[in-house]
Amino acid sequence: MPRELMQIGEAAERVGLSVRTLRHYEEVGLVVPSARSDGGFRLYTESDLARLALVKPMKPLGFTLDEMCDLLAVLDTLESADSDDAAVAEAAARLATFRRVVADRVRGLRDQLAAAEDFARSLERP
Amino acid sequence: MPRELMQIGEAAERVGLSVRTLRHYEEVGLVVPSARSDGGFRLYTESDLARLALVKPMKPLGFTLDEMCDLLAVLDTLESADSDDAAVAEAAARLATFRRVVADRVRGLRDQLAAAEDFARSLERP
DNA sequence: GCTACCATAACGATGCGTTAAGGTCC
DNA sequence: CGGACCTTAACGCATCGTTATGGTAG
Repeated sequence: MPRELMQIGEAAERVGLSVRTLRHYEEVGLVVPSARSDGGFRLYTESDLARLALVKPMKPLGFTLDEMCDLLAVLDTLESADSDDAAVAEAAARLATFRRVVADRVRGLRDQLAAAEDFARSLERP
Repeated sequence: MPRELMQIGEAAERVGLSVRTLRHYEEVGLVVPSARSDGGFRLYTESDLARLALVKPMKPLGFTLDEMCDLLAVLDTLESADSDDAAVAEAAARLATFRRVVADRVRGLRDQLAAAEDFARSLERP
């Protein structure tokens, strides 16, 4: 097995997601491992790990797995050389929308953190 | 209707939770409105609102509704004058555990925020 | 053949959103 | 009596956790 190929357990540990989560991500088509062993074991590449790491921070921001799929597709379209101009234009527009939504959610997360810190303090002096 | 009693819509708006959420919280016994109108409308008091506001920041910290129930029970035991010593001691111990868990989760939330901010920045220059 | 790891399949839990069909308030 | 607000009941759903049962890797 080439060094850049790893089984699901190592992949899960490296990205900080559960094995079950990786399997679920494959089920829904979010990140499908690039290969399988002869015996049927999932084999992840570094590139697969990068995709997993990319979408990982989206969960705390409240994005659905479908939206993560969408973002990966948009980025793929923008990075691929053989995308026609119309597709690129639409992808760019969708990315811009994503950026706005992300900025909003990050603000929301900041508010949640502030509220959580207040809550923690309030537990110190009941 | 006394001014301190409000229907579910106003209560939901004031605490920043959905009407459905308040109904669900009653179903599971987390926060049960103190009264009902003759026609069956839920009537929330300021004290009910305080309980809702108290547990609200626990959701972003990943606590379950059951755990929120537990915390409210613990705080009630500590504040009630007619709790026997054994109950108070146990409640104090459970509160201490809660504090540790909360502190851990707050750290986790900070990490998530940092990751989310990195993610937002990475979206600016693909 | 031992052991750790992996496979699929399927049921369960959590926390509400979302109708649907109909009373209540003023 | 109209319109906003409320009721219960029930189904739906996203995201995995959790067995159960058995194959694979080395």
